[in-house]
Amino acid sequence: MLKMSSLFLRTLRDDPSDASVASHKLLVRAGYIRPIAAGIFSWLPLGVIALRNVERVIRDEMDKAGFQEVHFPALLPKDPYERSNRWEEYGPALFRLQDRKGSDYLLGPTHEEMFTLMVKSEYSSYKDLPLSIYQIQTKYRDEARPRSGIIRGREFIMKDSYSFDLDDAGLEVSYQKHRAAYISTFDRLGLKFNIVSAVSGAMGGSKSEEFLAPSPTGEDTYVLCPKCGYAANVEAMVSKVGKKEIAKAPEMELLDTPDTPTIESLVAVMNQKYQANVSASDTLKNILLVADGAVISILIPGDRQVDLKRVEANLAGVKELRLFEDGDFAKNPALVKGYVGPQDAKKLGIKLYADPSVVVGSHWITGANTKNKHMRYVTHGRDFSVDGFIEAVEINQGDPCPSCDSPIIIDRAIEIGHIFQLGRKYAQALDLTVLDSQGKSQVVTMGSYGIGVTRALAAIAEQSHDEIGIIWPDEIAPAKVHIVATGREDEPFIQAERIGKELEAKGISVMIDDRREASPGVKFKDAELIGNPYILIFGKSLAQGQVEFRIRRSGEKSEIALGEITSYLVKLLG
RNA sequence: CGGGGCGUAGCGUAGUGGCUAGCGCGCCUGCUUUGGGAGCAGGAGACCGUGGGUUCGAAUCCCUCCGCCCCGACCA
Repeated sequence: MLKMSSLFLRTLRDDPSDASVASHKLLVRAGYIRPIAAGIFSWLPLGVIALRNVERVIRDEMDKAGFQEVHFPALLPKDPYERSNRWEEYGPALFRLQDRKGSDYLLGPTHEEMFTLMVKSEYSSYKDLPLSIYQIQTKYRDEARPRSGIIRGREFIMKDSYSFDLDDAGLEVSYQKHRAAYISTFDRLGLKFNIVSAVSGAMGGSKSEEFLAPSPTGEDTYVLCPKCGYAANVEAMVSKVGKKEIAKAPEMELLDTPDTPTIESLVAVMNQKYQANVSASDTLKNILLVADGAVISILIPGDRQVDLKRVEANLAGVKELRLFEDGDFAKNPALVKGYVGPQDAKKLGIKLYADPSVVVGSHWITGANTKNKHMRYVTHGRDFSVDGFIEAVEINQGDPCPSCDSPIIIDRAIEIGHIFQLGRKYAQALDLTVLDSQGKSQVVTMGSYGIGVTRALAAIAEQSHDEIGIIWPDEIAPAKVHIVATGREDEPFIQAERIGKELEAKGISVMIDDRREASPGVKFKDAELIGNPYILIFGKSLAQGQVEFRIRRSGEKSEIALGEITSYLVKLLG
């Protein structure tokens, strides 16, 4: 029983000045965590209890799924990361250090290498597979910008699992098992979430999905189709490539369009000077980029914005991507800023990509590659052709769903889990092979599955709080029942403690506010701030043998006879 | 790493060149109070982020560094 008279806890009346998101403010105010440095926190008793509760739920579901827990050090030697090339690849986000002999070490940002090596050293037969193992471990990443309290820290706790299979079919099975385990885990954690397609990214591998907890403070943007259920991270959303008949468009026509370097000014001149009755969506934007030193042009409709994150995510193999700058125009005099068009791209040796909305057969008003000139009826497939389609436009609310064409919605979310089919990258790099039934050596295929443990705790607080405090789900709360004893008499305190003991004997965790000196108001405020789901108040009505029962989430209040409390709660919470 | 903001007691803050750095919360002592962050009285607690400079005089003005927060870039 947690007794507030002696609990190592001090709640704060004011929000900490350096916190801006709800979970950060409330976890600090309610005495769960304290800041130590940017993205680094200490955990007070209440925080430790809540965190252990999250871990308990995760462990429980992992074990139920047949995955086995292992544990690695956070302090790791350089060698395995050198072999996978990540000592270099991970860049400045890796915490590196040296021991007294000058040997290089790192604080693990993630443990693919270690898991791979562990399996390699124990197993060598296909008969040992499939295998899924996991750990709950502190990770270290020197984030360029830690933010939002515990949501993006430089030290954080992660549950990471890895699956090992002989072939792709096996990997798919392991992947689905993890997917199912994650669904039940997040359900128990009381989180609302969507499973969305994600970009596999630099990790390679084919299939990847993210578990996103919708929240305005989230860093991820995703699209959701309310009609068919399609869901994807915006970076991973793939729109349809349409096709039109190359039909009525007249031959290209050169137009004199003085002083029209922007879409807006172009549309105005077209409508005034040429009575064209066009809008921005009839014009074509040519986004010039430098990809690893080469000039590329990306075509999008004039009424849309480019989303460089999506472009980058979809340009395979490009390491460095940046926008064209004035210096680049100076070096490429054939490209006239504000008057670029795709029809001369071949001649200029520029790679051309189009957003799928620039369909083959469509015609456009676009630059004539001459200052103060534009062209119209420039037709895709006739007057220019592209080297490929690439997702480039910024996705807007109401855009058509790639699978059913109804309007999509856009939302923000916190990434609480990520599952993906890694494939053979690490197994190859670290030579993890097993003998198959023919006695032939086979490279093992792997899956990788992560849950941000500390982040999940923050996401719960983000999704489940009100103006006065946190509202924990039953399994995560420091205690299920928060007992408040009030008044100057001894009786409420005696009865409160007696009932507390009874509840604990029935397996219901209890926190009791047995502070004699604190006023009732303070106790109520603290109870609401701390956020245990059920509150019992021993006070005024005790003279009539009644105790007040409150549900934190709904605010519902009722009176229960002293003698019936325990059985009532056992029934409610059992 | 680019842009912006901020560092004054455990927390929240006032103080923009001039007396002993002020207030609220919290903390300690005493009395009163106990169903919505109680009242009165007394008290402890601050190298005003750091180092330098300007000045008769600096929390206040200038420079350096450090730290924290926000936006962006980045983020297996």
